[in-house]
Amino acid sequence: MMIEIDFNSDDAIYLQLCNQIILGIATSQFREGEQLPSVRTLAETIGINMHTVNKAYSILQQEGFVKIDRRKGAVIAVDIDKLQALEEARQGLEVVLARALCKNISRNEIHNLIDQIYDEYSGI
Amino acid sequence: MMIEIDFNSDDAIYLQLCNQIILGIATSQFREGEQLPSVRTLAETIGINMHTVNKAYSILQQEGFVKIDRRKGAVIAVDIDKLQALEEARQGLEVVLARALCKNISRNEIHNLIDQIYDEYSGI
DNA sequence: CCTCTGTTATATAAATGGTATAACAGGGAG
DNA sequence: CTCCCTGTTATACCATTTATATAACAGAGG
Repeated sequence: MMIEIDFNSDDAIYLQLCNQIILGIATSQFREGEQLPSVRTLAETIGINMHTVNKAYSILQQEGFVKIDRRKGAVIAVDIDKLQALEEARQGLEVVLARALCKNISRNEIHNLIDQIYDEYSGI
Repeated sequence: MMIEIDFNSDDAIYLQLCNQIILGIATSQFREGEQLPSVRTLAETIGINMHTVNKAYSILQQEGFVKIDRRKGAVIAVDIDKLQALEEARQGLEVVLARALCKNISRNEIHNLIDQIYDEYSGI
């Protein structure tokens, strides 16, 4: 999977890395059990520092998207804690929806966006 | 409206301020034309620095939620740019949904969350 | 004139983000 | 066993961001 970093983004590099990899898992470009590149090789291919990649991997591990094995490196291993995931989704949605509601975006428009994105991710 | 800051949060104070005020607008606790407290008084009531409030107000102005008048201070004035708002909502949703999809949260569960939050905000 | 508003300018301290090296420990492969 | 790969840990350094602290300025209104 191609990982792209926008060096002009407001988001920190390690955050972009996390998001891209989570997106990769959501779109099945990364599959359960698959190995991610080692911190050193990914750092080199992107052109960033090893520790920046390491930070991203550590966060992904903490959030339950990968497991880190000293032998094989980071391996996709999604830990499903449904209740916690729902709570986090809710918190994320609350922020987005407050902004949307202020800007007169209707409930239906949001539902449509959800469907579009889900279709996109599920690879219709 | 009561504004609460969590000083132990990962989010910066000025960001929490922005989100709280946007939430206030979404829930009609702040109405179009209403004046926000002056940067000095809000800073004092919360117990933070004037410049932190000022930063939040400036961002809210830039994002089109308030207008700043040298005489009256910050006044709720939502600027509706539907296309841009939709694009921003989409980007916010993409991040949340990627995480949700990884954690096996179904499309329907998301739609339900959306309805819950919208009901909450619309003050059912 | 006094007081309220936001604005601007400095200065400082702490935390964060990113880079740069280096060394360590465990496991696999020759 | 030795070499090389993995992640881990520890330093150090620098730029940026976050937040605070003062201070002074300019416009508007009573």
